[in-house]
Amino acid sequence: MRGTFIMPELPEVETVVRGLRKNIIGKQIIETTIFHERPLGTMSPEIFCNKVEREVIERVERFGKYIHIIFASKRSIVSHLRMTGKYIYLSQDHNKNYTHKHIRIAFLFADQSSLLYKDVRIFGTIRFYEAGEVVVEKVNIGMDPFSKEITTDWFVRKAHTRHISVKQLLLDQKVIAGLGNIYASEILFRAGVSPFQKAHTLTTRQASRIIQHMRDILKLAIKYNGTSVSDFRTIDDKSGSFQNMLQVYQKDGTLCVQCHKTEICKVRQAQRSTFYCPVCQKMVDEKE
DNA sequence: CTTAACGCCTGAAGGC
DNA sequence: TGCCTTCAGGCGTTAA
Repeated sequence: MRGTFIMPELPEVETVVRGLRKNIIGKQIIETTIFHERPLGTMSPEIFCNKVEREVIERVERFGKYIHIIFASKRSIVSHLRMTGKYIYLSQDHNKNYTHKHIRIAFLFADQSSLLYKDVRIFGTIRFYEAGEVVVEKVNIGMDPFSKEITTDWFVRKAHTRHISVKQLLLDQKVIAGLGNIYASEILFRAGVSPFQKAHTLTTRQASRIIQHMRDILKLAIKYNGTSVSDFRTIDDKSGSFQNMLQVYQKDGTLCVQCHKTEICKVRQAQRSTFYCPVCQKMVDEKE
């Protein structure tokens, strides 16, 4: 099996957001160092630094897998970790002699603490928004998994308009925002739904189980990560131990924990890995 | 409007 | 030992 790595999905992003709230609310940025400008997109490093320096952090929010850092001036930063982005909080600045690898951006606060943005693959983004400016990442963003507006009927109606697999539906951030490849596989396994079933054939019972398991898994994962990362300063590559709860992701070749009769399969589905049990996960609802 | 494919990017791991 | 290839995948872009 390939070595484990943590991919930030909703529970991990939520954990990061909570850690940021604990550590950087009320702090003023006095200096910003750009080691790599790609996360900034089209904004030049000089302009970015000029805009965020002297800003005071008022609150930190999550929408989908995005982190939204809002300043007292109502200007803000929207950040996405993609695959390998991480935030590291340092309670002291070490004279800005940052020893972590792959640091792309460093924020120094007035109290001499620092926030580092690390990203091996540099897929992640940090975008600046003026007060009142339309946040493009929020346009067309899907429902939060815990939103009361997500009902079984709503999900079935939404699914029935789509000619894609239910796995791909769960990954579509315009429908439900926050699920990634790991949790999509895990949710479908626990719901007993085949990842290959077409969204427009989803039954009410299947939709109900998917929504219920989605919320249960995400809630548990948030709780789990929250306890393992009680102090944000300890966030590093080893933090987050939700992989211990995984039942199918990267479990190909091992016996299914539910039926104990067959091995978990791995297939390539829409350029991504999908893990599933061919016995427990059915194309149509045959259980009830 | 929809769906599908590609590129971005680096390091770990496997093959020979 | 060391070089080469494959794989990991979220999402913006482009094409159909």
